[in-house]
Amino acid sequence: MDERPLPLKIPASLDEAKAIQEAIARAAETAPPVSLDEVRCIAGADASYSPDGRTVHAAVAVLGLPDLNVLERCWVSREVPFPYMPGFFAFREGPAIISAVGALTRQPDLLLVDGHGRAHPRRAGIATHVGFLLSIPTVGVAKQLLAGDAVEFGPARGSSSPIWDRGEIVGMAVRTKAGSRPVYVSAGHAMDLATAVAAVLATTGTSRIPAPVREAHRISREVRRSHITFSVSP
DNA sequence: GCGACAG
DNA sequence: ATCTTGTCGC
Repeated sequence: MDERPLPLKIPASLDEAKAIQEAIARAAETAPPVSLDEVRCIAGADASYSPDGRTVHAAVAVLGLPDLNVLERCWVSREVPFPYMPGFFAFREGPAIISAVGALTRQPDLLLVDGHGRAHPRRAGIATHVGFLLSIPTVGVAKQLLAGDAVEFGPARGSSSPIWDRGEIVGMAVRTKAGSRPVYVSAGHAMDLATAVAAVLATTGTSRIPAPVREAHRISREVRRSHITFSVSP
């Protein structure tokens, strides 16, 4: 039973990085999408950085549906392997997130990643990379657009507007909280846009950010604050 | 060439 | 993302 995730190779050049992304984008769209009624738990992943910018702290929280109770938390810190460059975010914090998810006792049915999935210049954001390498259905949930545009839409929670990029719909701007700025949702790996949006709305209570991502964000900041290097907790 | 640019 | 004070709003 080999459950170890494939490693995400850190590219030596931007051309190599683009080639990796193009291959992952093809694979992610080939994988059959999950159905939400086979999803019992949803995890969220996020990362924070040390003040000197040399260490990344990745965290993951697994929540049960439909009550959003925390089932498991996991985190891992490591040296930052890649500089921040828009479009190549996956190589910066993807490896740490993959390690954190891989160290969970039980793999989640679906993973929400802070960042984009298909709504990316090469249709392969961090959610796509992480999902493909872990073989877990993923959704990208971003606070800002990287590629494409969405027209303005209604202020009610649950309303949405497609993200268009170069003639195709690559994601959805979703109002998760009435009157607040939308979050930008896109399919990662083995995912469908409608399912992605449904998963985000199902895990969003009163906050703009889905509870699993919010909890992962909280953990990663706590880890940075307390200098914990590695741990798992139920 | 110019502007835009997840976290 | 991170460094930072006060401040506006629900």
